[in-house]
Amino acid sequence: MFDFLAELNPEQRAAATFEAPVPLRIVAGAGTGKTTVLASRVAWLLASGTPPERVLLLTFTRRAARQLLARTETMLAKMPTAGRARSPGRVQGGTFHSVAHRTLRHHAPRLGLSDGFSVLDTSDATDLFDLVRDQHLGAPTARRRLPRKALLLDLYSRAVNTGQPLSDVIAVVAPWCSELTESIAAMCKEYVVRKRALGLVDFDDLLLYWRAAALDPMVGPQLAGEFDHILVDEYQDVNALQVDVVAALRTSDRRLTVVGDDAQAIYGFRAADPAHLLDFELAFPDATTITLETNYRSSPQILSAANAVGAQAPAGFSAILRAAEPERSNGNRPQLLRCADEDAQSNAVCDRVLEHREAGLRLRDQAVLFRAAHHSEHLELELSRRAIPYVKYGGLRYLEAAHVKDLLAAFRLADNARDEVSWFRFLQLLDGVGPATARRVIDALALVQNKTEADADVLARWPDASALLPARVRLAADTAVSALASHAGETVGVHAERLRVAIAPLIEAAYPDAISRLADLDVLVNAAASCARLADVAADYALEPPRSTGDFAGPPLIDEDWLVLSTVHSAKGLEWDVVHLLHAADGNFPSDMALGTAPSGGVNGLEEERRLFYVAMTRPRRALNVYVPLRYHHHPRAHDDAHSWSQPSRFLAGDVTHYFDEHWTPNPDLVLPAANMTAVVPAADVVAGQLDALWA
DNA sequence: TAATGGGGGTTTTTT
DNA sequence: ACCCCCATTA
Repeated sequence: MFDFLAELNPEQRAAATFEAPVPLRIVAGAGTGKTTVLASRVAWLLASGTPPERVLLLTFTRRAARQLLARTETMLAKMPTAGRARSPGRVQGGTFHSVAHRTLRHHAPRLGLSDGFSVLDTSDATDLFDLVRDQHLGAPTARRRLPRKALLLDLYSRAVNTGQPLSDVIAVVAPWCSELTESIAAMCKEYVVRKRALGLVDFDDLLLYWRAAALDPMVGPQLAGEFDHILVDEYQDVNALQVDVVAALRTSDRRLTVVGDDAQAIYGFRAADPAHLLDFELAFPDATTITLETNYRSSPQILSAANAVGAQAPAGFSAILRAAEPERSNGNRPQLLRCADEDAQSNAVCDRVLEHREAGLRLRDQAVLFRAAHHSEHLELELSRRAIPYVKYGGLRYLEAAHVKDLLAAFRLADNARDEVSWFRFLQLLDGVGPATARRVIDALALVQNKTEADADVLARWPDASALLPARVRLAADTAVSALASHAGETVGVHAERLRVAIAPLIEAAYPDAISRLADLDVLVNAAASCARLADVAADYALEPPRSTGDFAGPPLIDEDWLVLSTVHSAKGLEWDVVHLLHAADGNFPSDMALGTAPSGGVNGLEEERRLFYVAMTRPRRALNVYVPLRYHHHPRAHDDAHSWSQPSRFLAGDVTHYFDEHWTPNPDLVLPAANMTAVVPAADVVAGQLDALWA
């Protein structure tokens, strides 16, 4: 018996040491030790002699993979090495997308992909849609405004991921665009053609190509044969495409482990479907199931409240959990804090956070969670005012890193001279070059003149293209472009440094605050040193972008303390001692956006919001504070004052309220809108006096 | 042709 | 507040 198994309960141990060569499904509710079991299982596999590199671990984020493997290492470190395979390899781990990327790099030519293909992140893909869109603006059909570029990509991606016809997707997601369906379809078609011709691969393509490879009679068995064991975490959030890949890789060897909790399925908008977990036997009839339902994380008071929310789901809720230690009642009841408005909410959160810190809890043991990234903006101002350090996860932040994307564009061009998106970005870095000039230069390069021609042939046309640039930037552009070609025998790191030197002057000229940006470029050059090719640096960045400003260069000081702010989506799988949940008001949570026009329809949209709420409630170990501002602004970013008097989230209605202690904060007298309106204040006189004083 | 400013429209979650 | 479109300016 191995040490690390001794701490598991019987079900957990059975899951960790499951031996039959058939698929295993572990249905594991929130806080039931899912991560421990998965890490134990990997440790057990390795301890029993499976070579590490023959284990594939698919997780939802790369961070999850790292955490899991770190725990596996800790478990194994305490053990004698007898029985372990003497292998220098490492467990293969990562997200579906990152493993797909590695696979495609390895087999690119066999899959009909160009060798140095570029991976587009969301902003690159929207840029490409922008290029396509520009062409359509002149078209006769476009009397009306075309949808914005981000919406075009969204429509495209949903159609690809769900397999639904574009017209259906438009009808559900963006009904106001229905009249433009034909134009949109034409643009999607053009987008696909462009990607192929230019050697570009977007997130969806990574999965599509991987599936095609896994199903291919020649390549597929080879890919499948690389692994003895495949383990998939968060299986409730996989989509049909991902299931196809897993199934294709396990046609002969059946050793597959999937772990998930359908009560925590929150990625329906990405075409994920918990049915893949629930109906696992349909795809894998020989499967065995082990269920974990004892919650070791949360206090019984918190757990009961979360269960009560789940119990209100009309179709039932599979993860009604029992507390591990019901006799331990030292936990506090969840708190429901009603606030006058966002100001009051931000103040209340700060006060409570500091209270907990006074009581000896680090900031890092607390988290503030919210439905939408912008929900924390007001709080962030207050945190800054009070000098409370924080790191925010979730939301899109790529715009902050324009200079990073500039150098990455150069890296991508070095591997793929036909990358039109990167050319467009690079050329506009030059002073006096806008969309029109960039367009002409790119036309002169004739990127897709002949699909089989080499990068060198494209670059051979550069002198002609360069002539179209304003004279004063021509030299700088020539220098940068000449740095694209790699020198014989040069390492990737050296090439990266050469590109940095060539691009840095352009970035310095383009951004007013360039000095602080240049350090970020060194981070990229360092990353390049450990990559097989420059395009990989850009792909890594696309597949795992920095999650916060502090994340890029790493936390400034190791032992500094900070509060975590996160969307509920980004908080999946994590836990803290104390959780503050913001904006638990109907309209914000559940989000109005999710109810009417969700991809999977109104009812499903509501149920997904309910599961999201449940995910948030099951993050804390010891204390849960839920905040309900009475008044909130409709347009958080607009200058107008449009607001609503809000109701608490419908998930907090009925029976659920019995599980909460309810407070007004800070003071109920200040809250009621009409209460103070009767007092007459001589405001006109006061203002007049103040103004007069100015001219005195 | 690039840069700039006004006006109108939209507004979630992420690999 | 951001994006998009159009008109004006240098």
